[in-house]
Amino acid sequence: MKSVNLKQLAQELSLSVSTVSRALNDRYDISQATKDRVRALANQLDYEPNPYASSLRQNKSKTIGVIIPEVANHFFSLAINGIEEVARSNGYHVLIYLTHEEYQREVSMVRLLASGRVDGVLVSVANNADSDFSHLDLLGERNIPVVFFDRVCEGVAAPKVTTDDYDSGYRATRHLLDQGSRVIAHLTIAESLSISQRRMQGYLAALAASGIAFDPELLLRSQNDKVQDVKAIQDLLAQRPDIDGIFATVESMAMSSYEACRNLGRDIPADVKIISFSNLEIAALLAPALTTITQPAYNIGREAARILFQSIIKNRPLSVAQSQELKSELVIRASTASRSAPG
Amino acid sequence: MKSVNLKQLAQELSLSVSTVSRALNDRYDISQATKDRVRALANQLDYEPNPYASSLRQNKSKTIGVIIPEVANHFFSLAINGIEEVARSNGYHVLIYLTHEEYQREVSMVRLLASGRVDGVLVSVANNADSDFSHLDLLGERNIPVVFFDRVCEGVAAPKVTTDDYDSGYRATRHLLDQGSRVIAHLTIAESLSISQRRMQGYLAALAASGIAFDPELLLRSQNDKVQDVKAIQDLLAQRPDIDGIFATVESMAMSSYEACRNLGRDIPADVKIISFSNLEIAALLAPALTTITQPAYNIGREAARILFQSIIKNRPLSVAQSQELKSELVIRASTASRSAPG
DNA sequence: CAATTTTCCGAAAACGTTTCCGTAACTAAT
DNA sequence: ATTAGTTACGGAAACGTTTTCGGAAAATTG
Repeated sequence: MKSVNLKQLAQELSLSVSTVSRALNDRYDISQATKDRVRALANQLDYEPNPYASSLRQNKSKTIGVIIPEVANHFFSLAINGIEEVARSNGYHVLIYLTHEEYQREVSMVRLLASGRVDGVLVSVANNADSDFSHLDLLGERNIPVVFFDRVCEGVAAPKVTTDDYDSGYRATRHLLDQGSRVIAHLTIAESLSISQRRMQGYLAALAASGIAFDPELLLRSQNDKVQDVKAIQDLLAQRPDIDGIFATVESMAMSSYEACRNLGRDIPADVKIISFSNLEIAALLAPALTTITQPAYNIGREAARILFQSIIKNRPLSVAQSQELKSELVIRASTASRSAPG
Repeated sequence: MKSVNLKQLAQELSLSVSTVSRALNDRYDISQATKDRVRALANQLDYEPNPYASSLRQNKSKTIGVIIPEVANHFFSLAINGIEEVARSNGYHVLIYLTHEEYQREVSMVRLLASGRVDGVLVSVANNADSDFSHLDLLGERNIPVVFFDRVCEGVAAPKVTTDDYDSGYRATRHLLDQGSRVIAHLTIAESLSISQRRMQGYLAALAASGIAFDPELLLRSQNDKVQDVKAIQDLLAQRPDIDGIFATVESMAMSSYEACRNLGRDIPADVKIISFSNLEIAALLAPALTTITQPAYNIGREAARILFQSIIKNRPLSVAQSQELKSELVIRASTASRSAPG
C-alpha cells in the first residue's frame, strides 16, 4: 500500500489540493468546518506529508546534522543525548556522521551537508584534522549555521560551546601536585586541537606555579589505538621510573594507563597517581576509583543545539559572541589519594 | 551565496538542464566531451545536487532510520558504529531517534518514519513497550523494510538480529553455580522483552539442571532509574541475606549491584558473585573485575544494517528467514571467583 | 546517394508539497 | 442598488531533480 498524498485526500473530499494543504496547516483562510473534515480523513488514512516535497518547496529540511569523531565514548553519547532532546522538542530530525577521527571523512561529510540536506550542523572536529578548515567555511558560504562543541575549530567564525579547559587542566595538575606528585606525565590527543592546547597550558601553568620545570619527555600523544597506547605508556613508565603522576586529557589514555600500570606492577595511587578527563559514570567503581575532571557532556550538547536552533528558527546568522563556556567538575577519588587508601 | 543548481550550470554551459543532469549521472547518451565539460564546471562551482529534489523525484531518500532506547550505553553506541559503517559505505545517511524507553515516543517516531523519510528502519524496541506493536506494522504496510536487533519484537514479521540469549543465560547461571553460588538473584528489565524472557529461561533451565527450585522472590526488575535500582537491590540483599550470586541481564543493574554491595559492605565475590551482560570494555578495570556475557554489539549493528541494505538495494521484501543469531562470549573475571582473588 | 542507424541532446512531464493570485459568494456600508 | 470589504476556496506556478519521449544531426550502410 502506497502512502496517501494530498491529491487523493482532495479528490476524496471534493476539495482542491491547495485547500487541503492549507487546512492541514491550519491557515486562516479555511473554514473550521472544512478543517475538521480534512483532518478527520487525514487521520483516518494515516496521512503523513511527504517530507521531501515539503523540504523542497519550503527550503527547510527540519533536520540537523551532527558530525563527531565517534559515538562509543561517553562524552559524545551524552552530548548526542542532549542534542537529540533539543532537536526532538523542536520537531527536528538528527543525522549522525562519525569521522572515526579521519580528516578526509570529515571533509566529505561536510561537503555532503552543504547541499541543503540540513538546516544546521553541530561539529566536534576530528583530532588528526589538518590546520586546513576550509571545508567548514563552505557551510558558512551556503548560509548553513554551524555550532562547534568541545573540539572546536578556532579559525572558523562560529559559536563554540566548550568547557573551562585551561582551568581544568590547571586544577587537575594542581591536584596531583597537592597530593605529592612531582613528575607528572601529560597524556593527550592531537596537539592541534585547541582543547588539547588549553589543557596543556593549564598543566604548564600549574607546574610553573610550583616551580617545576617542564620536561618534554613527559608528553605522550595517543595513537588512536588501544594496544599501541598501552605499549607507549609502558615504555614511558619504564624509561622514566620517576614518574609519579599521570594527567590524561582523554579518558582512553587513562584506561590505557591503568592497564599499563597493572602490566608493570605499578600501584595506583601509591606509585603513580592518575587523574583524567572522563565522563565514565562508573569511574567510582574502577580499581582504584578514578579521579576525574568530568565535563557536563549532556549540557554541552544541549546548549550547542539550543544556540543552533536560535539561528534556525529566527533565521538569524550566528555570531562568535554566542559562544559559551561551561564548567567542568573535579571529582576526587582514590586514584590520586596521597597515601594508599581503599578503592 | 546560494548553492548552485542544475539550471545555472545549464545556462553557463549553454546546455539543457536534462543534459547536465544526465552528464553528472554518467548516462550513456551523453558524449564524453560534454560530460567532461559539465563535471569541470560542477566541481569548480562546488555543485551538490539538492537531495530533496532527488529524493522526491526518485522516491528514494538515501537515508535509513535507527530507533533505539538510548545512546549512552555501550551496547547501543557500538551497534550504531556498525550501522553507520555499513550505511556510509553504501552512500546512505543515518537518522537517529532515541525513545528513552518510552513507548509513546517510539510510536510517534515510527509514524514519522512511515512517511517516506527513510528507505529502511533498524529498531531495538523500548523496554516498557506495550504488547501492542501495531505501529511497527505501519512500516510494513508502507513497504518500508525493517530489521530488528537485540530488543526484537517477536510479533512482527521482520528479520531479527539477536544473540544466543537462552544459551548465554544458561551459561551465565551455570557459571555462578559452578563457582559455588546457590541462591542466585536475577536482575532484569521488562519481562515483556523477548530477550529478557530468553535469558530468564536459560537461568531457569540451569537452576533446574542443578536441582535448584526457582524462587520468585529473587527476581528484580529495573525501574530505569539508577537511584531506585540501587535501593531496590539493597532491599533485596538485606531481606534475603542468603543471596550469594547475582545474574544481571543488563549492565546498569550490575553497576547498581556493585554500588549496593559496597553500601552494604558485601564483598564481591566472597559474599556475592556477580555476572552480567555487558559491553563495557573496561569491565576488567572494575573493582573487582566484572565477569561478563559480552555481546558482539558492533557486529549486531553491522549485520542488521547489511540485511536491511540487501532489501533496500535489490528492492526485495525482507523475510523472517533472514534473521541471524550471533554468539555472545562469556568472559570470566574476578567478580565470580570461587575464592577471594585479586581484582 | 538514399536509406537506415547511431549519437547526442532538448522539451516537457513528473514527484508532492506550499504559496501566490484570482474570484465567487456573501456581508456590510453608503 | 451599487460599492467596498470579507470569507472561503480553486487554479496554477514553483521548488530542483530525474526521466520519458522525440528529434536533428552525424555516421553508417547498401
